[in-house]
Amino acid sequence: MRWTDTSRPTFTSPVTTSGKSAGQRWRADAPPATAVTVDVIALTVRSERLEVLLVRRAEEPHRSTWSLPGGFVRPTEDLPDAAARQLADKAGISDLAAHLEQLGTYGAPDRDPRGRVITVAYLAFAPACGLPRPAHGVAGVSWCAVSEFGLDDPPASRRPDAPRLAFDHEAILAAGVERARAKLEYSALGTAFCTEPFTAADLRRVYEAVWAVPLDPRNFWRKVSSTPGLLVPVPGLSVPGLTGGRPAGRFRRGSATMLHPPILRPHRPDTGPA
Amino acid sequence: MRWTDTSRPTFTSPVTTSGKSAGQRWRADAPPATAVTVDVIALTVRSERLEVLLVRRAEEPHRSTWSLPGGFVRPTEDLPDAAARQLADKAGISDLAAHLEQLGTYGAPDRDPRGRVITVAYLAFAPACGLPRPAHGVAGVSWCAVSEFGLDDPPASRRPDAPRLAFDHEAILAAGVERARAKLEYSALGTAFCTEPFTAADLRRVYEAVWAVPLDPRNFWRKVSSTPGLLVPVPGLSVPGLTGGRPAGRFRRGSATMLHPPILRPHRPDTGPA
DNA sequence: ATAATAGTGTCTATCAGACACTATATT
DNA sequence: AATATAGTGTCTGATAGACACTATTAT
Repeated sequence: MRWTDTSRPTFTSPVTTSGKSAGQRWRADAPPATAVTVDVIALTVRSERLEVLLVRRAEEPHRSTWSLPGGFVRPTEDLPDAAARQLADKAGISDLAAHLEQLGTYGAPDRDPRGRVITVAYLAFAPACGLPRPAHGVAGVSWCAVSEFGLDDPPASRRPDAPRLAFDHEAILAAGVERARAKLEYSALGTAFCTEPFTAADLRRVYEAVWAVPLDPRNFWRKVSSTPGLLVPVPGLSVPGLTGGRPAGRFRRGSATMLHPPILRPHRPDTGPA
Repeated sequence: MRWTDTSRPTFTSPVTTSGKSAGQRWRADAPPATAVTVDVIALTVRSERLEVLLVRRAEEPHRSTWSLPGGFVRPTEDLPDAAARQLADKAGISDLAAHLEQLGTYGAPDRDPRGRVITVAYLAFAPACGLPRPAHGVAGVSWCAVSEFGLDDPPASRRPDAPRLAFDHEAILAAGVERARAKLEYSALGTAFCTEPFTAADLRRVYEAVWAVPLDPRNFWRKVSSTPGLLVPVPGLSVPGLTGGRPAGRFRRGSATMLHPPILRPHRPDTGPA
């Protein structure tokens, strides 16, 4: 949360924004000014686990607690640009094929003890990449398995030793994971987690990691291979792993963005009373 | 956009927020302050049309242009509370069974000529109600048919005389309408547009108005009546309209929030090249 | 009677899920 | 040979959409 960029350290407000003509200025009933930040939930799938990019805070409050990377929006910077900048600054993820979308905005008056902070959360899907470079202003940066936080468990049955995130970042992370799970159903964004070229099994492992459920490889293959525009064959075959097996066909992302029909999560049959 | 509430006219910032102990204050690299507003896309279905609540601006910029109701977030006010307050202030919609959810946040640096404004857009679903009372600070308030704005048409084929909305409110409205359309598929929120008790045909007309497509009354009846927890029968029958017809059963909203299985929009078969 | 609306039953095409079976790699 | 992974074919149950048919009202 510490603002590591010092290019605009001075306090600015809409009231004092310069160069506006009469009739395009705020009236005497000027707006209350608020700090606006972006936080990024950067998700990836590595070694068949869903992982999130976290930074360890170097400052109070919540010093040395893990938190989502984020920071202040610059006065002339668009929100998606601010989110992309956080990704680049904190983890060196820059011009990858990373998908970035707005998740939601968090503005409870007491969510930051230092004062009113409105945070626009962005969700990023990235293929597995090397460890992020350490960034200035944070005590550490790491990809962490989302399952560590027990987001799927009811609060009562949470392990008491589960790691905690700073501020309301656990709620933000939970919303991001749920959004990611839903997006895989009806969009082609699962492929955003894969490094090209990839196999159908690579994509299936993405779905299995994000949804945390096993999928039937044969039915999954039939679905993704029959969805027009999802997968584009690439010449050549994959090399089998250590345990053998027939080499798989290789693909790159197609032009499809939405899936018709969707690839639906298996859902609990019916949560009715006994 | 004019701030009609004068209870906090003074300029405040996170830096000067009082009563914080050392270690819980902003550092020297203080955050840039920004104006934060909420805008509300309040949708309803009246006379089989999807309508949105709009206010006519009384001030520059965009004086006398229609816009979404909105205003500044108070320093100690949560975002959903601010959205509900806008609904109450501008249209007298207060303790109705209105559904309210966050839609997205709009923060392009040039979206307001007066300076940087971050707007959190909220989406509200309300049953048809009387005309909104006139509010202070606006030149008028009205329910307007969403179809007037030609949001579904490609920009090239838009009627040149179509009404325009202030700022980027057309894009926000389009996003709200699309969200509403998607929500009807997999959630029970279509009933939020109905005044209880309602008939299956009432609910069907909601779907037809929001999706702007005709639906088969018989298949629709089978779906909604077989979805557990969606409709709770209420004793008595509806009175047929002027054209006769068998009286319909009456219902109130059930406990279901999500629909399993969903009620899917009919979709264009395949947008392939000729 | 005719038209209009409510509600039921049935048929068909499609799809999800289960799984037998073949193909090609590893050890 | 045994095992593992890739890919194909087939069956079953659930569902969407089309639509014939009955029920109850208004004119």
